[in-house]
Amino acid sequence: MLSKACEYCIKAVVFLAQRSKEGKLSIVKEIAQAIDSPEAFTAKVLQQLVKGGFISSVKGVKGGFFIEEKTLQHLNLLQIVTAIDGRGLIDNCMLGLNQCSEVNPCPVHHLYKGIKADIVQLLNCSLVNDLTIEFSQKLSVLKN
Amino acid sequence: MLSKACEYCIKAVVFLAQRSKEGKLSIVKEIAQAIDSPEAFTAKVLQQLVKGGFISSVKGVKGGFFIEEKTLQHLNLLQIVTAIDGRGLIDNCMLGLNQCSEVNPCPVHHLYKGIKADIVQLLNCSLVNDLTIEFSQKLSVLKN
DNA sequence: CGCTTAAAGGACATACTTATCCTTATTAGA
DNA sequence: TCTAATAAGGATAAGTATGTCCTTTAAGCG
Ligand code: FES
Ligand code: FES
Repeated sequence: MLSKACEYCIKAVVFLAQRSKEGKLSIVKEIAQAIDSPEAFTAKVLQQLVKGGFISSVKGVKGGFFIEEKTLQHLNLLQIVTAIDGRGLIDNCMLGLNQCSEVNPCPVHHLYKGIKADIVQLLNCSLVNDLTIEFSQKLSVLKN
Repeated sequence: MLSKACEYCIKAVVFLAQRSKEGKLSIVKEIAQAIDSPEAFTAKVLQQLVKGGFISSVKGVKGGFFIEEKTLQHLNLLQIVTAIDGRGLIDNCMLGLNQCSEVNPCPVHHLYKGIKADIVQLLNCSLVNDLTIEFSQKLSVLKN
């Protein structure tokens, strides 16, 4: 469904959002511990998020990653997923046809299209800010 | 979502079911052409299906693959997917937590669990026999 | 300025998936 | 019995995702 890189990104962003609301920067080490991910690989995917403009970073002593308040307001999971994994989840046929289409559907197209729409809606309606609130209240976890 | 191996399996099975209902065996070459897949790799995944008891094969001249009428009656996509890709799609957390659970949910668990249930239902309720009927009527395609 | 910290970036390593090739076993039919 | 056809199986290759390591760049601080 999602790549490891994408999973780490989503979890990192939820964690970062919480920390940013507390006015704190977080270094890779803290993030990797918080989401139970390999540190070096996490650093890589965080770079991608910075390039995509989803998170911000500060180099050097007292540096780290954070999310701008303004960005956080409208940041949702669909943005992150498409930035990291591309549009495959949204566009691809479940059985790998070159084109997912209504006119030349694969055998599961009509059953799958509703599910695909639900997935896109889940991602699109999941505001990172909302997920962070739940996480802050310990109603969800980022590792186990 | 599904591995290439699994995609080929599903398409191969739908094609084979149709041919079997016509009383014909199909050789790998025919199957690979019908579903637009690499021949040698297709041969491999067909072996897995044979081992799993989902399809049958006959070696030698006039040999090939087919599906027993009896098997076809109750064969559904969930059986194929779990045999080839394992239970990941059914069991895994969307964000890769070790355990997808109600008591320690990840931030998207409550949104995702309904979708996961829909996916499992889609697979479980998709009888290969029914998919084949649609395919026979040219209401769906296996390649494009 | 020089030292330390931390992100950025590049190169490399590992694992898994996908794909190909060649050999072996089995069967039908001449 | 011999040959051709075909699945089965093993070895290998190619490609992609995942993960690690080391160097470079930037920033704070004494
Ligand atoms: S054509 Fe296969 S899912 Fe749409
Ligand atoms: S805990 Fe993540 S999907 Fe259930």
